[in-house]
Amino acid sequence: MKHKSIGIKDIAKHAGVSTGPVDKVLNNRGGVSKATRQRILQAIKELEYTPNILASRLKSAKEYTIAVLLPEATDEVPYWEEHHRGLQDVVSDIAVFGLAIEIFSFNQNDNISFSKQISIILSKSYDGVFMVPVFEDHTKEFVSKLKERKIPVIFFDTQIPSLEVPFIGQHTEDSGYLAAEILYKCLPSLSDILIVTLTKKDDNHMHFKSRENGFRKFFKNKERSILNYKNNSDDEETIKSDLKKILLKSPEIKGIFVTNGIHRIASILPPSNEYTVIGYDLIQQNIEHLNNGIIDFLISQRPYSQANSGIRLFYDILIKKETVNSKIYLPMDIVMKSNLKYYCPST
Amino acid sequence: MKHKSIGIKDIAKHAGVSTGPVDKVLNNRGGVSKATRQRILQAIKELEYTPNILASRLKSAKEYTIAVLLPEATDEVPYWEEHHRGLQDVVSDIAVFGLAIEIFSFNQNDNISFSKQISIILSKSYDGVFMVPVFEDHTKEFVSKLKERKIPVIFFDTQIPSLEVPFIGQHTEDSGYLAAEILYKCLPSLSDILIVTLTKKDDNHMHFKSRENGFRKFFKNKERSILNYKNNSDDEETIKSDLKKILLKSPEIKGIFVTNGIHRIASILPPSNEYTVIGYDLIQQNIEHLNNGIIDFLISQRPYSQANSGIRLFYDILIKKETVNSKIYLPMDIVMKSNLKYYCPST
DNA sequence: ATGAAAGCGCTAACAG
DNA sequence: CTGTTAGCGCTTTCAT
Repeated sequence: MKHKSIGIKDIAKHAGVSTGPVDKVLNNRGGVSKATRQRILQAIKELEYTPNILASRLKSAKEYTIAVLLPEATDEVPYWEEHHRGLQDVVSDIAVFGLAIEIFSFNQNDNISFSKQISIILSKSYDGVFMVPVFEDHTKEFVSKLKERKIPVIFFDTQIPSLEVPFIGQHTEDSGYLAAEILYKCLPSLSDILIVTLTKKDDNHMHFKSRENGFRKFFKNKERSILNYKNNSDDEETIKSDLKKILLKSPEIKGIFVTNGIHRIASILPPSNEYTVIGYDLIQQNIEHLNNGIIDFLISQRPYSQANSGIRLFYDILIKKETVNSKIYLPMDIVMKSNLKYYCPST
Repeated sequence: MKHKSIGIKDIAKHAGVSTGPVDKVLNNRGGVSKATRQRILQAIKELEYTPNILASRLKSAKEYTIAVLLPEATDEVPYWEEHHRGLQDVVSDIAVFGLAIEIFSFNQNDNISFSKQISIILSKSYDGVFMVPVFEDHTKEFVSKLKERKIPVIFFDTQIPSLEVPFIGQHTEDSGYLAAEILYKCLPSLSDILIVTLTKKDDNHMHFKSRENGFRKFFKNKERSILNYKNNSDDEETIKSDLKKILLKSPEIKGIFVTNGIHRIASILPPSNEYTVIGYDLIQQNIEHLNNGIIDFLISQRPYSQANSGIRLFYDILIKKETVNSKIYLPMDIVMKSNLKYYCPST
């Protein structure tokens, strides 16, 4: 029954050496003469050797630790909670392979806290960095330092287009385009649409702008009047009264696309069919409004998968020694009241 | 650096025995006296022992093979192709743990071919069976034989409610309910809806009936007139002319819900906004009609995940010795033209 | 630069 | 019923 696979010993014999040099060649540890190196590589080719990860991990005491840098999950921004769940789950799966993570969180409205964590990470020498590049300038400097040290980096959730760094997350613009298609299918042909963007001080405005761009792209050749409301203050009362005024003044508005912070306005909308409301993210406050009928659609960014699959990429890079340099765009899930529970293992 | 974890030896020492009996206890092999067994279990508890899968797999030459029984993917029913991809991918990931699969396909319109494959599987003694229980009677007999032999079975895609067998797939009725919610949000309030079901000889009618039930459930307290068209013949011409007549006669119909075989009627519908059309499955023919605007929504059953995650369950059962007996309902993805490409790695 | 040899934690065969 | 022991394929150390 045993699937007698060829191993390091067979390579050694075939190349006329012992297992010592073979191991060195396999792991690029140097200290092997050009000639034997060649013979060994030759043997590996000929015998179609594939390493046995199990055995290799069993002996080696090597532990890889990757630093995970992401915004903290707060009551106000619980979005990042699911990422934590994804990280937790994957860790218990791959700990046996010698992969561990260390989490560094920062306040996403405070670039100082971001750069502080970066310094700590740099001071300790990790085997990989998995991060949300919230602040562009700090990130650029950080990434260039990591490149020097040949430490692999992967971005998640947010990307910085000018940097060639592997990424896992959602295609932001396409998600706006999708939101538009949904509204287009739901709205009567003569209705207007309102785009709402509520940001806070240091929020990643690019992100929300991309969503809006994608949304407008869809409607480019379709005749719709699209209104816009933006507010980057904390003043909930003003926001609510502004919106009420807008909706009152423009009764033609039937669709509302909220690029960010939809839970902050949901409470002022009527739980009826009067408006079709679409926004982002399966966070608790939004889920409630989906259930009570105020929000009609939520687009999910699969935070769990971002974290989970992202760490698995490091497994590929560090343990399986594969190369990863592509961008991975996760599906854009459309969540409604009826399919919510299948996307929401926590609730 | 080494994470000195406690191992079988520590247990042995702590219990005052050697590793032999410990191994036996851990793997329920019997041949250990009650007393030592107790002491060993005690030690395992106290030291919080967790087995090292790597080491255990390394030594044991044992290979687990699980039989996968599913309908063949044909040009006519390419639905099962994605399952094959999911199976392929998972196999290469877990082969190193000594898990292999063997695929048995059958013609889903021919119960003889089904029972033939069953006999072959029974004649060879596999370590697990992962199957689509298309034919209920044969399946029941099969499952009871497997239970006798203590071979774990998992159903996928389709379930048989009367059998207590773990299942991975979509919640059929809820998916119909979801389709209804989508149409409800897209249609003007005074429009009618047509439900179409096209089946072939041996098709699993329960499946489509459940979808319809879920759909009707949603509309139970809402005033809508819902028409129905069923045809279980091969006669495409009749189907098309029937449908044309229905649509002509009932201009109030604005929404069409197709519980099965949507590609067979898509070609007679106008690629316009006149109808909102929703159906199932990301198969090639449907994708084309999604792209050209005839189909508006497809609900995906995640065939890839069904296969992939399903086999991983066997990894949990056979290698990690966990118990699995729940039903796993995968998310019901709503696919439109704009998010299609993120659900469709093949295209 | 290379070879020999000692384990990593566990399984399984065998002796007691 | 229990203890001993030889590996699984690879890494790592220590001689050579």
